[in-house]
Amino acid sequence: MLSKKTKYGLKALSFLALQKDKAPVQIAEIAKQENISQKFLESILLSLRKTGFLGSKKGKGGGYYLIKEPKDILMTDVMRVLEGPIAMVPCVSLNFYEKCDDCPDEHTCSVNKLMLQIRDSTLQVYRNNTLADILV
Amino acid sequence: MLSKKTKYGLKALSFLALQKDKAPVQIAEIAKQENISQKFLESILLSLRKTGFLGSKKGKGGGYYLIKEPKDILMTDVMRVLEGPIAMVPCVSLNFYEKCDDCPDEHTCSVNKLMLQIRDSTLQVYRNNTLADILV
DNA sequence: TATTACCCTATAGATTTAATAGGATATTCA
DNA sequence: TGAATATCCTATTAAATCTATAGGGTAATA
Repeated sequence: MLSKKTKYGLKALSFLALQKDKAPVQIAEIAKQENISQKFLESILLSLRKTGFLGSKKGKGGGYYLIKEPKDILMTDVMRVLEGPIAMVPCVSLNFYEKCDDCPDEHTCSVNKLMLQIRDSTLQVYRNNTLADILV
Repeated sequence: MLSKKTKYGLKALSFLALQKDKAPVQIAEIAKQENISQKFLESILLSLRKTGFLGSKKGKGGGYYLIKEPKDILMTDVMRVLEGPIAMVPCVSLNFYEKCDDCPDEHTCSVNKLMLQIRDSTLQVYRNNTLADILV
């Protein structure tokens, strides 16, 4: 299940990508348009800023804006920041590898064998999509 | 993240598929070999029996056994029973479709657009794998 | 200098997951 | 027949995670 954090984050990024100019958009505006709890969205946008996807401006006329072009924002990167590891089990994770504590040998593990394929096919989709590609 | 329920369920199915004969295997035996909490495994095997994957036998010499051949057990079916919907959002689910309450129109939703691709690529993997395919 | 809007931490509430408890029921075999 | 075995089933608890809210701090603008 996709977390609300990721869902809201993706919607906010898309909303910003669809702005005509690159003027900052206020949190309240995004929250209202996308039906998102404003305070929750605030923390999500904050983390997207800290990870280099968004820029922000304080005071009157302030808000959030995209730092890069939508076509240069990879879903692989966005998903890792919002949702965490792409792999469904740590033992097949590229960026967050960890040995399963209950599994003596992952090379003779059927869960590993299946989830390796899921990881690859999922990665392929994320690598093939930028923010520009998912705009509607 | 894959739930422990699914992980344990897959391991148990694989364990049973690797048995030489089709004699029932006790819960305790599977739990010990696969490092799984016995009581937790008990409830998982129960649900796999109720959904037609396993047969069981009570009393001395009893236990669980596969009803079908491993090559006839599709991962699509197993995953739906153990993990639930394959789609990451209800609005792209084939078997558990539901409209998102915060989304006015899923045809103009970037989350929908991305998750539709993830669903398809995930389904493709599960449809391409039977229990026999993930044995090691 | 008042207003605006983001910044930041902490915490509460809700939900889901994982595990445990305890006894009921059915089967086997001596 | 009866003791031992092993699944069956419901309820409950414990732990973890996710979602949302609260409340004040800080910087920029006009």
